Amino acid sequence: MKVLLVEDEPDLGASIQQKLSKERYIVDWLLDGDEAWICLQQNWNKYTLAIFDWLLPGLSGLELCKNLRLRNNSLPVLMLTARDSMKDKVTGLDAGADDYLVKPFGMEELLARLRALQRRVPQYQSQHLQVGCLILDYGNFAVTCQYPNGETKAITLTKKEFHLLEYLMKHPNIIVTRDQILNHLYTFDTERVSNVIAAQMRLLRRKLSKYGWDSFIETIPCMGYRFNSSNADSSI
Amino acid sequence: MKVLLVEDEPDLGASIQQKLSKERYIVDWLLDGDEAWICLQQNWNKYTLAIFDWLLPGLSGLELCKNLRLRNNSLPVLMLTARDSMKDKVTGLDAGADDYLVKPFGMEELLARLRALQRRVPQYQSQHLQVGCLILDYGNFAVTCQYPNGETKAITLTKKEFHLLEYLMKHPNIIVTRDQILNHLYTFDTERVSNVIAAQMRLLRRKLSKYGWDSFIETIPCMGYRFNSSNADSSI
DNA sequence: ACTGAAATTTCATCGAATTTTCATTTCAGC
DNA sequence: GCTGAAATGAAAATTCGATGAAATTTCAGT
Repeated sequence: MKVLLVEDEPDLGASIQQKLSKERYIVDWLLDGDEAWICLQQNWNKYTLAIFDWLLPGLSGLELCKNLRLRNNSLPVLMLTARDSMKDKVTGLDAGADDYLVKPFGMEELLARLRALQRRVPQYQSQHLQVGCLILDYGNFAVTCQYPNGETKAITLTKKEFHLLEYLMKHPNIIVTRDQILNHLYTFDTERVSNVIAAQMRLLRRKLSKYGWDSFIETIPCMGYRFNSSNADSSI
Repeated sequence: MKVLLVEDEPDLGASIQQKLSKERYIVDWLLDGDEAWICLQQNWNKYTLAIFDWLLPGLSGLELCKNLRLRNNSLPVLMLTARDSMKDKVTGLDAGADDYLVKPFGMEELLARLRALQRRVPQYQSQHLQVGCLILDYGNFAVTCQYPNGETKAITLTKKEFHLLEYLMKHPNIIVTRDQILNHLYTFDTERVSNVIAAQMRLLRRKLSKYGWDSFIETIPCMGYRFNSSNADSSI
């Protein structure tokens, strides 16, 4: 279990390295953000975990994290920092960090959080969801489409339309039943015998059809719907 | 994005549900640990995230979490609690929680931590049943065939055709009677003297025959049908 | 709290696809 | 050729989803 620790305070860095080594982690400890970035580039898949301090000489921990995510690296990152304001926490996590620990902290908690991170192996998924040329924009409740010529168009969706499209795009190229959609878009007390889904589907399709994007959504009679990522009607 | 919230304090629960709903989440809120466990068992893959309070009537959040992990369910869990001692945090995280937030907390931090958890959810993979070179694709209600040269072709089936073929493929190389099929595809009150099975069989065979795959299904006079996995007509 | 606009859901109806029935033909074994 | 079982084609019945409009709910701005 190889860990990259980037921490410029010598005492803290040393004690983390020591503690982790006792727990049979192998720790590479760097004191500088720029150095760390060079190291990461040269050893793209060498580490299974990373611990970044926020404030560092050179690149900050925040920037390291962003750089990794921009390049689709899914290395689990734990951010370590004295910044305790809500805003900082949100900034840190939204930069792509998987966890955020405020100094001073207990070693046992650090270890427990690292164990939790390790369990959570799967691939990192970027915040915005892209399937085919359609991109779901979580910030604005909208869909955009990247045309081959680089041009983009956007359509603003309502909350329900957004959820519906999100569910379809999260399960591309497989048939999702009405029941599955109903289960995901509504809380339990909802009637099973309604045709809300059909109605919402109609609203969504009507909006998407403005640019011909509704061709992505196929109805499979008696079964449900399928979002075809590759499909695309020749008009797109 | 469906979230299961288990929180017994009405005020906190309501405000979390409200806040999350305003964002892009659909929140099922339960107030009791036992109820939550029943719900989770019935909806094993329904939720993409879970938020458990530690202290609950019935099963505790900690126990919910352990139960999930024991059964290999990797639903991302955020534990919510007033306990702030190091020991509790470690216990919580080691029970299988992915994150641990101490009350009182800011909604923004909760949201940011949920976003971080959400980035790690694994991609959904649909189930397949392979017998011989035929593969039943549950996600698309289709059959595909892997040709020796690696090429694949697919045929989309209707619901009844799919269930019929599924039943045959689940019992390969043995004779299944019409009665067995009837029992499997229909509810008890169905007429025994009907011709449905033969009719459905014809529809299924007609579709399969497009690529010559109907040769897998053999009629055994006076008995029923047999799906021969290895068979294959030399044309395949 | 009140109001108006927007979002969401319900309702009734229509048309299309699926499924079943039925009458007839084909076929295997004697 | 005779018999019973299965295959077949076409028609009938049924289920399912799309749709427009109306009704209801939500929500922001006063």
